[in-house]
Amino acid sequence: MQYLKDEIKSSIISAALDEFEEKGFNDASIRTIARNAGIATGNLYRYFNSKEELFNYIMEPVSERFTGLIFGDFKADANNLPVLADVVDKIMSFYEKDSREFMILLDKSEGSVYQNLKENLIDLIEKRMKEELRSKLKAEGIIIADEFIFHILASMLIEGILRILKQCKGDDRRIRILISQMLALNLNYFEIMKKDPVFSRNLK
Amino acid sequence: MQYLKDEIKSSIISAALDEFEEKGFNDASIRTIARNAGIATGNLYRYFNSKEELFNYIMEPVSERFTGLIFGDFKADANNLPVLADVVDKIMSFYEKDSREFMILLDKSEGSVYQNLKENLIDLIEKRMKEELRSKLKAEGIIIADEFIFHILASMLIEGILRILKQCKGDDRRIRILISQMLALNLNYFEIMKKDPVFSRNLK
Amino acid sequence: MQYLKDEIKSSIISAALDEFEEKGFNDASIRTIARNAGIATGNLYRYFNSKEELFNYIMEPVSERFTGLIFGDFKADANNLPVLADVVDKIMSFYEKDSREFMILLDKSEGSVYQNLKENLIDLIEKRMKEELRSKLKAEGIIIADEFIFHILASMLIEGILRILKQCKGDDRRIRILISQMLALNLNYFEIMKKDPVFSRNLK
Amino acid sequence: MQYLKDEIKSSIISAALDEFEEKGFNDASIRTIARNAGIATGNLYRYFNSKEELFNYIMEPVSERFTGLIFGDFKADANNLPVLADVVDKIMSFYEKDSREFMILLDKSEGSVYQNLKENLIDLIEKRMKEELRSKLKAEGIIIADEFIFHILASMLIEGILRILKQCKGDDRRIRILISQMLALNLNYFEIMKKDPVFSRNLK
DNA sequence: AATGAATGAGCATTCATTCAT
DNA sequence: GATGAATGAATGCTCATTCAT
Repeated sequence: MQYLKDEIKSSIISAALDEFEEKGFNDASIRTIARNAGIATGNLYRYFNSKEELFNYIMEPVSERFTGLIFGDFKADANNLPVLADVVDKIMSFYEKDSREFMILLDKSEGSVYQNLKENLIDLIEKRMKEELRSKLKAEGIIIADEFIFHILASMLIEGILRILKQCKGDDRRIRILISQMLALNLNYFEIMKKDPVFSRNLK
Repeated sequence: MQYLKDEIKSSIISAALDEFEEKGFNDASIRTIARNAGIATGNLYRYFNSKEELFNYIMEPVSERFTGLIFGDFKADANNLPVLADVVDKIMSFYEKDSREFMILLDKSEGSVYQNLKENLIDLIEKRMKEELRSKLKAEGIIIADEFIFHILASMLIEGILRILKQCKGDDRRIRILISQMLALNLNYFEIMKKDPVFSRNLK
Repeated sequence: MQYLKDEIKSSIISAALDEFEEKGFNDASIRTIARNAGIATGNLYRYFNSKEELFNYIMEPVSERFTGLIFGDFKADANNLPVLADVVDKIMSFYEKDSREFMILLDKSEGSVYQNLKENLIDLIEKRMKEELRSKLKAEGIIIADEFIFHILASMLIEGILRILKQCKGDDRRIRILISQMLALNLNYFEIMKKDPVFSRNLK
Repeated sequence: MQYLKDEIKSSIISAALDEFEEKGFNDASIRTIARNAGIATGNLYRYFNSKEELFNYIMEPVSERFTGLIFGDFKADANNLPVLADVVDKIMSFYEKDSREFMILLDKSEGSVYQNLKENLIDLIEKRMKEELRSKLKAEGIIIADEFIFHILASMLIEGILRILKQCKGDDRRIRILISQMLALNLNYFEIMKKDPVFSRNLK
């Protein structure tokens, strides 16, 4: 019986992933999940007590691992990578394993307990950026008038990464290329623009 | 009576803004809006004939002003600003009082007539970026392997601008400072990072 | 004040007649009646406590007069008209005075206390027909196997009359012509048909 | 399960028939139907996807059979029955088990797809009557001053037939007797009455 | 007296959850 | 264990009726 149970549980989770991915937590239909799992609606409730529990069951380990990885103490990390690059790298490596759950967690979890995860991640990156950049910027003689800029940069970074991950689902090579190009071009575009006096004036 | 009416209309709009902001157009509840506005469900319909009409009443002026500004004919513009900078500048000039509505329009309008506005805006910026950058990048000897990168950059730009507008509603000066810093720091951060061999290796 | 009141009452009644005539009791809208009467919705309730009361106020005198005329004791009638022809004649003369209320009463009163009036009228005519015809038919040697036939004939008569009245609203001459032709042709059509052997066989 | 399902489906249909018969399609309440069927409102929707679908499910077979029979090509009929008698005969052959549905179809279907069926039927019979009678009446020297009389006769015929079908559901013999008596008595009643001078004067 | 804004129960329909089998 | 029928509260919306002004 246990074998059968596990098989059904798997098919529920599989169908749930499809549904949550497509519709998000709020708009996902338990009926659709059960139907696509090949079981009766009521039977799903033998495995999970509610839509929320099902969602959390799927997302919790991923969320745990992710928050452990990302929000854990970076100081404990022996290697001396710049912390932000480290975060980006960790997101990318994390994505490789649990890409679907990861996207749902960050983009489709409205209404669930995870609905703030994306903002938390942005806040973390913001903090890392601050820690990391403050001294370097000072060394370069750049003054940051408004600390909120770190929040902006962090959210842009996440937005870019999520768009890339969404578009290139499963194609790790393309993901890495796009992320590195994103960073590089972000650089070059504005470097070019800087030379344009009208553009520069415009940003006075 | 008119005074009372206006007061209620305002409280409906205020409650609706909260609700649309929190749940999005589709998941917003008219009953909740009415309750939070302190009126009976039926009474809301004296002010707005449908959920859609309420949503559009709030969003339309913002949408009109915005699409007119952004999607209007850029060629007709006499000055010779780089087109993308122009778009950015126009978005920047678009913040004053409607930033909440603007955010809802771009992020919470699924199910309404505005549901594609954000992607359309990103597509427009993507197009402008391509037009503008292709020759300049060639001149710099930079090869774009994946055209999708322009889409990423465009969406990041929008994300950054939206966050700024959201945060700084009404503070023109702060918005201009943050946007210019955003562009500048995007530049500098990765310029600095480029010097880091581990970071560079990581982006191979 | 009383004068004003009467004027408003009249305009309510007039608007109500239009509305009941067009939509029937059930689907009539109090709002529409008030609007067309040129008063506020709430004010209508100073004159009539409910939709039902308004309907009844308009219909009661007509209904009273009609039932008095039609359902009263025919024996008390001095002249010796055949009773059924009398009923038809009375309906026609009644209609001349209160045609609109009459039609509403018989055709648009579903949901009100008058919803059975039409059936009652048919039952009455059925009864009159029975009383009147039994002896005459016996004298002619015609045997009625099924008493329900009188109900049929009565309902057909009413149906014909109502259709005529509905079509020829206000054109009394046309009404009289059509009713007499209806009776005459009913006669002739089947007289003609009777000569057709196939038709006769069909009615074996 | 299937047994239970059929039982409930029947009770829904039974309750729906009662409700549609009493209130008509438009004013019928799904809640009332569900309550009278002894089930929860939501459960009704497991059996029928909408009020319209429930109505059509009940009415469609009757409607199909009826319109096929009546509005089909009469020319294709090999036998040489007078066309009107043919229509009457066909309606007569149409009673068996569906008289309630048939009455709803013709009298209580406003708001549904069937709302014009009765008038269409009357129009058809009116047309047949005109075609058929024009020459015969001319031959008899009878002048029809108002063509609308055919419409009246057609609607009376339908009314009579419907009343008979309603009353005698399933009793083929009684239906045939009543219809032939209806036609015969319509004839004889006024033939008798014609001899009464007061009656004749009254129809001047 | 009169206004028309406000109420709240009603409508058809949906869906997470429970329950009889 | 499993089924899917059943529940009932929720949705957007309407309208007879009431109430503050």
